[in-house]
Amino acid sequence: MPELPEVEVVRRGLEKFVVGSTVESVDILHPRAIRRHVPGPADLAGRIVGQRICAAERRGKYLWLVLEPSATAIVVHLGMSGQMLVQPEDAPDEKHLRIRARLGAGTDLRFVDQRTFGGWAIAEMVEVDGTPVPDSVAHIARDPMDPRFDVESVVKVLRGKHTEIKRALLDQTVVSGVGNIYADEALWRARIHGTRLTDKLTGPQLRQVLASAREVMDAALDQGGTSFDALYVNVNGESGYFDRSLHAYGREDEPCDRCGAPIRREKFMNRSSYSCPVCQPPPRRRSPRTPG
DNA sequence: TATATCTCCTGCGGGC
DNA sequence: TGCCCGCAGGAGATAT
Repeated sequence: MPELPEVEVVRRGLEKFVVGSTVESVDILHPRAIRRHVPGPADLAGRIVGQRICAAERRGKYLWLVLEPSATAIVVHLGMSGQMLVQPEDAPDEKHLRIRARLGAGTDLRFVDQRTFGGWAIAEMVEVDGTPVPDSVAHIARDPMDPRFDVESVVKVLRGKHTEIKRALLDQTVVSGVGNIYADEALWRARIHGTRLTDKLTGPQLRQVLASAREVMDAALDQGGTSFDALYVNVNGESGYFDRSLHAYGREDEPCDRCGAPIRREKFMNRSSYSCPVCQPPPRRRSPRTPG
């Protein structure tokens, strides 16, 4: 499942293999892959063809290819299963190929997405807080790997909210790049249960959570990202292997690496949440909206 | 306005 | 063997 480290691996691949290319043609093979581009496939293709890709950038789980001379960008979200593949143009179509951009010199940039949660869209570049970003990404907060990520301002936002810490970590307008896997891992490292309320946590506890998120994502990036199956691969089709280093996510009933207690799986936000019942005690008074 | 929940989608695995 | 159902989950839409 692509989260920030996986998206960064893909961005680096695009930077290496795609930047400098000019788009010769685009085929939209599944309309859902461009559902966020309201004007439709013909408009999207028309705004890409003939443009030169001059940069590959990222914020959180969004990445974008900056186009010249139009000063627009192809904004890409991988969703749950999206892949950006650089392939020879005569390579057979992937089963779930959704978009194909022909880059010339016998090369394709392909968007392959089994579950179709991801997609492409064209956006105008705007400046937000001194940083150029596509307008459709303007609402996304800086991620913990951003050099201008401001821990203290995020702590201030969190302390001003009345919601559960895991819910806040998954809110991309508060801090971006954190998905279900790394939220669980960060909370395990910080020894904090995901249903603890943000306004009940201390400043040091919140800083620890954010630092843990940064640490776990750094570690994942060093190893090429997390992958549980073939759904996540980098631009060359190689899987990451950070899943071997996970301490909480997906480890139901396995002993906690710190205390030996069996990792517990709970339903949270209509998905699974993993934690150690000893290292990460749940709050005494649970939120009335949280079942269990 | 802030927060919570629902919905989209496909493939896999388990149960019958 | 084949059918049905639950599960996985990011983010926008909708509800509270």
